[in-house]
Amino acid sequence: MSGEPAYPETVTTPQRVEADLGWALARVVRAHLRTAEAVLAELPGGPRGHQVLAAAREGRPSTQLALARKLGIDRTVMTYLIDELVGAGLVERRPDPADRRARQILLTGKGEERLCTAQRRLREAEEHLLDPLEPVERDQLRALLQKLACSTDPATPCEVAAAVQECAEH
Amino acid sequence: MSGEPAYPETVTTPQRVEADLGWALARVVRAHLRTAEAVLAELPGGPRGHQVLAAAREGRPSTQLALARKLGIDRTVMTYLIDELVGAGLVERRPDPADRRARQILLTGKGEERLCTAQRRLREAEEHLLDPLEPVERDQLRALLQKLACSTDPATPCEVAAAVQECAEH
DNA sequence: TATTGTTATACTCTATAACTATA
DNA sequence: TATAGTTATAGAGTATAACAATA
Repeated sequence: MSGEPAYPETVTTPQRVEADLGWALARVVRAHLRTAEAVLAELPGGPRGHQVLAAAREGRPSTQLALARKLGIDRTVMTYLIDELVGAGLVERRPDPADRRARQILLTGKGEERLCTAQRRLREAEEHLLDPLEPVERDQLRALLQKLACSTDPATPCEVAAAVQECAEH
Repeated sequence: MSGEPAYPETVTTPQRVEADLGWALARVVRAHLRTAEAVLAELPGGPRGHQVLAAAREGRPSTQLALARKLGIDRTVMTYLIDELVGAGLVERRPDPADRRARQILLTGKGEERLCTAQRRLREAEEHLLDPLEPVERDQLRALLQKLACSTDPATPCEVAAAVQECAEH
């Protein structure tokens, strides 16, 4: 180890936009969002509704705030989102027995059905989206993104802004 | 080849959100955006301004519309963005000699300087962001995203919506 | 007639703040 | 005093439409 950066050529060479991580990420996310919106058009809340359902199915029942944090959604938005899902009969709100301020979000039978078909369709559409990659590469990409996503700060943009401001005040 | 899906276990097993591609993408993009906004705070236009500069440096001079399409930015937004960059003296608008309706966007010397330092800082910050991954994995992720991004439809959401509507009308 | 760039307007989404009920 | 959830309002960002200049 000489202290030199690990990727001298990419650092010193003027980068094209195509080599920009932000550019590639934005482009892929846009494409994925388009796909997800098309596939999940009839699902209340669209792609975000789907994520709420998927998160609600896991392990012990989550509160709205826990879901909001996990999904990077503002808690005020989460209220509307869940209203929509409750209205469609896909989830239920239940007072948390351990903390009566909080509400647990539970998947209904209908919600579980809709989630299953949604995930099946989404999976197909995603494989289509990932067509330009080799099968092995698709798995690699999924795994790498998952690994990275699981170890990044889950905070919402507005929460970060608030924290920064708070920090600056002290 | 038996016609069966390549990843039966992931398709049939109920997915956790953490395994959701959309979830991981959104989370990584949010983290990257936070980083980029912090690092490029003084750059006019922020992360998008940076991308415009990077795209403007490549090859032959691009028109505003070409830049907009490449970066997935609406052309009306591109006007304001470039106004900002022109105001800061980082780019220049020049009538396209081949088509007098269009304007070529050219990087000034000052723009090139700012772009270089911005990219250096961004690169550092990104490596920090990618810390959870092994060095090899970071390269893999960059390469996979780049490959995928370069082969996806560059259209802007609103352009897609317009195209869909147009399609439905005929 | 179609396209590039511009501008103004309308709209959507999100953040902010204020409130309640609990802790 | 702090937190979970709700609601209303304000603000940022975006799309829509209309226009001028050119193809």
